[in-house]
Amino acid sequence: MLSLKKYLTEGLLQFTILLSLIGVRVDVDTYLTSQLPPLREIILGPSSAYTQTQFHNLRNTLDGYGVHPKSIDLDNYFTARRLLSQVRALDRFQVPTTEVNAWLVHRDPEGSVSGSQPSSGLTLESSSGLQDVTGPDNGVRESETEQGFSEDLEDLGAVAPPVSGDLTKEDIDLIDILWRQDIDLGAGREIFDYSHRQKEQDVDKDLQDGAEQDDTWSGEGAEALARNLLVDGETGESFPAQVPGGEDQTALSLEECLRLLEATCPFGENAEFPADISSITEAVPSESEPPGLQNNLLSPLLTGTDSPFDLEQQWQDLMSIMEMQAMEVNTSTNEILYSAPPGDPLSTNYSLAPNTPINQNVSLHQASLGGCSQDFSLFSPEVESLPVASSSTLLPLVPSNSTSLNSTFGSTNLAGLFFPPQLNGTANDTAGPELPDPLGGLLDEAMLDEISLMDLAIEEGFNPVQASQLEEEFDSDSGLSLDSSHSPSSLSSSEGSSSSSSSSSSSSSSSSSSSSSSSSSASSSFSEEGAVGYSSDSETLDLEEAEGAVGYQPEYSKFCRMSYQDPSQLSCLPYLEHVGHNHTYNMAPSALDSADLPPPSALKKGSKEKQADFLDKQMSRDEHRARAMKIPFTNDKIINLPVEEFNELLSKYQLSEAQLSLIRDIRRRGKNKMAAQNCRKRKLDTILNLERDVEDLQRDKARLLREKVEFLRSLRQMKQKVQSLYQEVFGRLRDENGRPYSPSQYALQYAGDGSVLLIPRTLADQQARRQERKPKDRRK
DNA sequence: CGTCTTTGTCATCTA
DNA sequence: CGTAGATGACAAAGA
Repeated sequence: MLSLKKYLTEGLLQFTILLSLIGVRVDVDTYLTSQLPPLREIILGPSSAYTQTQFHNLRNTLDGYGVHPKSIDLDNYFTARRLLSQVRALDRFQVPTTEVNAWLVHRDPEGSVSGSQPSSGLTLESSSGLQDVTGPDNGVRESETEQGFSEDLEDLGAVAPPVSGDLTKEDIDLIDILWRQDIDLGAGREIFDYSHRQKEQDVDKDLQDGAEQDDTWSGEGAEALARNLLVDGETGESFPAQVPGGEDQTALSLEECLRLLEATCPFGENAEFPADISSITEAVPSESEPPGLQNNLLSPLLTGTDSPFDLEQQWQDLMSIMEMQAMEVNTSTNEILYSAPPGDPLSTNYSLAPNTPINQNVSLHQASLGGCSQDFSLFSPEVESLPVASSSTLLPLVPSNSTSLNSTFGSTNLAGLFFPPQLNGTANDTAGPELPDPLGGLLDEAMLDEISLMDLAIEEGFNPVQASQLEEEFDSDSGLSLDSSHSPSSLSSSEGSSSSSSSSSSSSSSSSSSSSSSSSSASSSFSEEGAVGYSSDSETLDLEEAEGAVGYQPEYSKFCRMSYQDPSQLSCLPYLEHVGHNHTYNMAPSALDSADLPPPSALKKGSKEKQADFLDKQMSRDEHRARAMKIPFTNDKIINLPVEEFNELLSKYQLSEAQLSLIRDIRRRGKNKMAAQNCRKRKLDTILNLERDVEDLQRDKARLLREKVEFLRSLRQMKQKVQSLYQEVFGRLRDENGRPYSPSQYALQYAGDGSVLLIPRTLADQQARRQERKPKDRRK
């Protein structure tokens, strides 16, 4: 019963932390409005699109922001990060797919329409994402690949921006309709994209004004709003959220959250028991309370801010709310959380089941993070209570467990962890593998690899803290959160974040640039006069091309939706006018007026002259020169005609030498102009492709890292199992006098044919050393 | 007013 | 050799 309570309390503790953090996160809205930089940036990341690098690099940002190496806030910092990661993981935990899909619909238009608009993904909920979020990107990704949620999670943070290039006008209209519907339904536009929306509001103000937003956020009327699901900016997942200022809503959200958790948590088989709320409250402060850690645990963000809102107070409010809700918690949850009792390591503790117990989590830390042990105690409070469990399970035979454990810890010979020092005779952890073990070398190697992996990570911008956090997250969430918690950008350092940030700023092209289909037909209606020879690899670029023969102009994407909706509005856009101008390159002013003026609907009649002047100003220098020299044909012809026709044209007219020279110059310059545009497009394409490749590689790397950790974990478990079996067998062996063999004098050796031999230790040592040398020689 | 971005232009190289 | 295209470098214009 004691252990049960422990399990219950720690499980509840985690869950409560989750809830509190959800509450915190929602209330962050108020922090945002109060413009408190620290919290705002920690939770949402910098709001400016220009600071995206920091946003993607938020781990580093956190490093930079709150932590001084000697700061006493270090504990808070680590705890906060750990808890945030847990919350993220738990989010994923309880996401109902259908709701996700619903939100994906919302997000899809956002991502697509926003196109290349640099969007920092500053949804309110992206706070959970912290370091690896690009909002629209994820939304689009998820909508694109709804078939595999976990895959989506795995891809999270991969900054492959949405494609807008192949959207037809109908698509865009539809998207816009959906978008407006979202707004009507109460989904504020900020939900999808904070910064982008703010910008876009400047462009088309008719869509929505602030009052509408307020209505949106107050959650009036609609039943859908009663649930008030928020969507995670990172994953697009929705979760029940607390509406600021509404305690009823909060309670509802919590209840919802509980239900979701119960519905989705994988460990809900056993009989339920009525959760004693008082035990929760009592357990929270008391359980797993290594000195000095509890406060940090409870209020990870507190010390970092001077916020007028006391998070501690929020926590207490939350607790009181939980008390009011007679919630029921599954016993089995906690049992699983706490794994099997240490008494029987063989039966339960070695299973590779996904619901890995915390005990094992802890021991993996020990195994893999020996080099980072200083981070250790800071990082995972569970570890503090660990020696009890681990000493009983892992080192069942060791009389002096904790000290030897620690020493084992410090050394890189982590294999010692799995082989009780007792078997090493003198308990000397540098004595090498006294125990001949077929897995020993493998394990050592694996551990060495992992250590080197950590080194690698550090080299590449990982700091040990991140690395250990990676490990921790891998461990602590039964693998369910592995995918989503570690986007490539978060995994890999500054390079990753820089690339991802830049990719999102130029997001219109990167995701589709691999497709080699050139959609020149789509753009032909617009650009036929431009006759740009270069057909981009990227369909998205074709969209821009479709706006005119003028080269790549990122700003087009801003108006993309609008211009498609109403082509007449093209006239309002200076560049596009310029584009049109280009198409009738060298016409006489009167001709220009008739040919180039946009549809009358977009113009007031009185402004025609103005327009003419404007167009006149917009004429290129070559056009002016051509007019001055009275060149009898358009610059367009001069430039784009094939050589033969061009020569024919020249021969038709009696042209002076100066005129001819000018014409040739115009042709040369015109061609070069387009060449330059194409060149730049191509360059951009190349960069984007490279960027995407980098992201892919980072994603692969992250996946491989995850797999490696998983493999190491199972390997370690198998080793434990083997070791236990070894001890069991060895312990049952009796010599001819019926006495047990001394482990210091004899050892079991596994023969190649599967048989097990009892041999003297000296012999075993020799063989072990021989085996040890072999791999070393191989390495040399 | 300085800075950054975009675009046009020139020089040069290559096919 | 002339033409066209590609590209680096520079400058002007505009944000």
